[in-house]
Amino acid sequence: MNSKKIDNISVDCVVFGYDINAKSLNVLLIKRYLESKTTQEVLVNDHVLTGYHVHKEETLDQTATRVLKELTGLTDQYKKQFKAFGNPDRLTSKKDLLWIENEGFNSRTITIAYYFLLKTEDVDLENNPYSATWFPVTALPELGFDHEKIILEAYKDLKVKCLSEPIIFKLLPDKFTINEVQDLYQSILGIEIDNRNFRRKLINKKYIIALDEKQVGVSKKPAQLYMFSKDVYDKVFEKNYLISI
Amino acid sequence: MNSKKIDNISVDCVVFGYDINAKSLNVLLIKRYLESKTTQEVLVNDHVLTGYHVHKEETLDQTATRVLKELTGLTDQYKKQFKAFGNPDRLTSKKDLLWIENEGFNSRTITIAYYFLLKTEDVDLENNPYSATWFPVTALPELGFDHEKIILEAYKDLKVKCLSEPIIFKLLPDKFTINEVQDLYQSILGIEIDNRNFRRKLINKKYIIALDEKQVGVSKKPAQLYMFSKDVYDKVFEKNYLISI
DNA sequence: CCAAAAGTGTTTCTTCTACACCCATGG
DNA sequence: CCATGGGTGTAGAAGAAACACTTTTGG
Repeated sequence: MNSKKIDNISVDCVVFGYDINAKSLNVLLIKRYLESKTTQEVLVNDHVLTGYHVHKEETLDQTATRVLKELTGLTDQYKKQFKAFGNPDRLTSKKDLLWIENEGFNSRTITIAYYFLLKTEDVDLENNPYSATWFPVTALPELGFDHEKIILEAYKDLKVKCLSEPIIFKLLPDKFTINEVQDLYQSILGIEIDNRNFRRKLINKKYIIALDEKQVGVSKKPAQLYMFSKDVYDKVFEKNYLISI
Repeated sequence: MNSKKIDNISVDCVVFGYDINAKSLNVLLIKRYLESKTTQEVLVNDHVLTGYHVHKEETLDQTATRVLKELTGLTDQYKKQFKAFGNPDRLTSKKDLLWIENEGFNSRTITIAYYFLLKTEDVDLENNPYSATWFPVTALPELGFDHEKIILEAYKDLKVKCLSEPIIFKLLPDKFTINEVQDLYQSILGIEIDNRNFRRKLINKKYIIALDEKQVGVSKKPAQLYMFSKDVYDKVFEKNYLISI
């Protein structure tokens, strides 16, 4: 056991990855498997988020960053702390108790949940130490602990946030087409968007910059590539106080 | 010491109260005072939020509710968990350490912060066990721990949220005038709003219901009273997917 | 030449904004 | 009768929504 860790406080990470080819918003999960040492009966066989206990000398943000790095090797990804989960019964289902007993941690653990936004293609799953796998957020497998709840809350927050902040571009490559942005919005929100209206709207933004480049290697008309400029966005940005209740 | 409590996890409550007469959005704070037993030197003299450790058998929401009740006697007020604060140095200023030593709690405490929305007039400060006082959110006194940061984050969240959800009415009496709503928005957001446009907008909402009543006891033209109907709101409500980035 | 996706315009409707004066009431 | 805040209307601009066909490219 690691003496640096605070044994009743953890950080759990919902890693959202967008698969631009499959047009699918995915969540990265690890398998949880346990069988009885005596009877070989399968006791636990499901999936969970990655998380880890907070260390005594680190901030919550640092814990989240550390967890992501261990899971994916990635650093500097967009992250957001979105909620703490601390119900006394959150880890008390039968299989969770078995698991906890086996791993030796505190069943009254409060977790601070974060989500990350990145691209599935940036994660190398081949050599992943946790055998992590992507699952579409709309087709989650059986989940341990209260992790389904955590994922759904993260997803809810993401849906709201992507309407008012340009976080969508964290899920896309640096160079993207307008239709890719539209596909992504449609994936996240589960809605259909009119292509003409959407294009006009996006192209008119000063911080959506047309590049001198087109797609290559596609077997159809190659689309114009664009980039998002955070600098321009920050300059242009002005708080609007539109009350829409 | 209370054996029920989890000694490194607390809930802190930012209690927002709107003073409809002063048109002021306030925060309820308690005084923190400590002098040296030997020299009578004042060691700590500032204000803090109320908070308390989470009990082993309660949810975070229950802790928040309990804290509010002890502070104000009120139950059933709107509350929102908005962020966890857990930096290792959040309680390590000189005076905070003195205080912690005196009170005997863990300096590596993580706090789950909530805010409440209510009316100042609903709180009886005369007989308050903590000698709590209201301070305008724009004129906070010196604050202990990281509580200034917590309040400002709560305020930021409130500003965003009041634009998209009808939580504003939690800060107003059941019967209110249109101008009172406008004053409240102006207080919270720190902006000026055109009265004619605002009136039109609000009165057109189906869930803003004109009552058969006018103000009484005012020395001017008494204003029409309205109420907010949550039932109608919930029926009328439809998610809009307006992308405004 | 064909399949596939990129790209393009116009009209209608709603909503936001700007703006200044009269009115009703209690004292 | 006066001070105070309550209440009202219109026109212009901007943005959202609805809607279907042509163009370009690689194979």
